[in-house]
Amino acid sequence: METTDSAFDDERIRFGRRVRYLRLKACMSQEDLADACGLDRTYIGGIERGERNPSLKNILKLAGALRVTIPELFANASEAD
Amino acid sequence: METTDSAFDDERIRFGRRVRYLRLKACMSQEDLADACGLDRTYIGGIERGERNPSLKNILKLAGALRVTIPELFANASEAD
DNA sequence: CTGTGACTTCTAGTCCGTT
DNA sequence: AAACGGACTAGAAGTCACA
Repeated sequence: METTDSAFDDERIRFGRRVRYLRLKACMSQEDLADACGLDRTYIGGIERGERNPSLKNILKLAGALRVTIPELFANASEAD
Repeated sequence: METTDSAFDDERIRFGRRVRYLRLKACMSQEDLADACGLDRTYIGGIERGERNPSLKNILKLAGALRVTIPELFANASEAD
């Protein structure tokens, strides 16, 4: 019955919040980040809204463009510097 | 000229090694892990060989089934406990 | 138990736009 | 600057037979 898997919905949403938080901390627009990642502007927006399920490759691109490590990218959005 | 992006090839391969390392440490077969993830045996094999570029969703499934955190899943294969 | 190639279906990701 | 939509293409998801 396709239980719509809300555990992963949550994770995507949390991940998106972290990306947004880190992007804003770096004073970048979505477009800036998109350029830095080599991804599309609308796609970055979708990730931040928790609507996207990015691949390993793009997760690594995001971490690189935001200049954070993977653990930092997966930490709570409000945490630490 | 499509430089064939070997940086990400490397990352996929390293990721696969970590998965294999953690799976073996947990004394699981690929099939055991596949069952625990709700994924196909051959798909797990493909990840371990660095041939697959899994999405966030499947990365989280792997971490859950291997009972590790995301940072642990991304640490060096030979590291730590 | 695992590697591998081939394959189909589905979604990731792009590109055009408007609000 | 960002949300959102439609239409599209590239690539991930997921499975199989067989070595």
